Amino acid sequence: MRLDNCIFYLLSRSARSGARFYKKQLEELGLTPVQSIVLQALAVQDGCTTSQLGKAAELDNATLTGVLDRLCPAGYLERKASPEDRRTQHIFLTKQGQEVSEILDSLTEDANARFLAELSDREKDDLKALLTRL
Amino acid sequence: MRLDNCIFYLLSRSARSGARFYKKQLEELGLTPVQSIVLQALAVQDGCTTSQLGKAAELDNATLTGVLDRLCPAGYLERKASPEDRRTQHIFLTKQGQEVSEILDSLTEDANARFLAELSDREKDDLKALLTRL
DNA sequence: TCCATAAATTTTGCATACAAAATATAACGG
DNA sequence: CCGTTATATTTTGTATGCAAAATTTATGGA
Repeated sequence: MRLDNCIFYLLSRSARSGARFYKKQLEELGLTPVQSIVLQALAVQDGCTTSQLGKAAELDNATLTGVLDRLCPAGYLERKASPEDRRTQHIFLTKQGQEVSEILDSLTEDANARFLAELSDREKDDLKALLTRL
Repeated sequence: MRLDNCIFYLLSRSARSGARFYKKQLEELGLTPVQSIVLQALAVQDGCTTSQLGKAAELDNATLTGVLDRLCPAGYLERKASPEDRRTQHIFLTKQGQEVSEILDSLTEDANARFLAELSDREKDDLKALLTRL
């Protein structure tokens, strides 16, 4: 089986290509692609628990812990213990986090358009629909 | 912009999903997805240089160094200095490496079929063609 | 030959990924 | 109330991924 017919290889390659591209757009903000995703996921459910955020961003909890460990001291968000369940952390965007998440929103929309510039609207939709089914 | 409309998020998510799936299939062999890709890439150009292998597998040289560092002592391949250029390493599959690369070939074909089972042949082709263009 | 520049590879440092173990706390049955 | 089991999160260990620096060797020109 040739590599360029292997879905695992193709997905890995495209994802890395996309991450490199997106990372460059994020450079001026000093954020990584994953950090950007987490901040945007948090913007739509501010104050959710770590686990809920992990589900929303489809990130492993162990991985998320590390991402939050870096975003917290950077001033983008805060962890607060839950009043009902002391095992649980609630994550809140700071003012700075809210501001940057709005910037990220338009920056990401822009980066998407440029990364997919060579595809027709139909092809973009097809690709996204197919990826969603995997 | 919603996450499920962001190509960087979709690609990352699908690639990780695929890697998890593929990794499980590789578990009995004690190999990782990237190691499997490298062994299969090497099988079609045994004896190539590190850089050539990196291009074939679309892997950064720095990353490849680490992958080879683990595959060498595991007995799957050997590094040999080039007689013409002492900067260059040529990579060769060992007998064990050749055997496992053949197993990987059918295992990977199988894993591909199962991972994409819910897609029609047409959809599989479309997806691969689109990913190749990114 | 000597130097400057280029090329191949490795090293270093940091950020995901994720399985497995550890920790802390809840919740439940007896 | 106690012990068992379940849940939320963090920690640990290993493997990518990649930018930037370091190392080694080639190569071209003065």
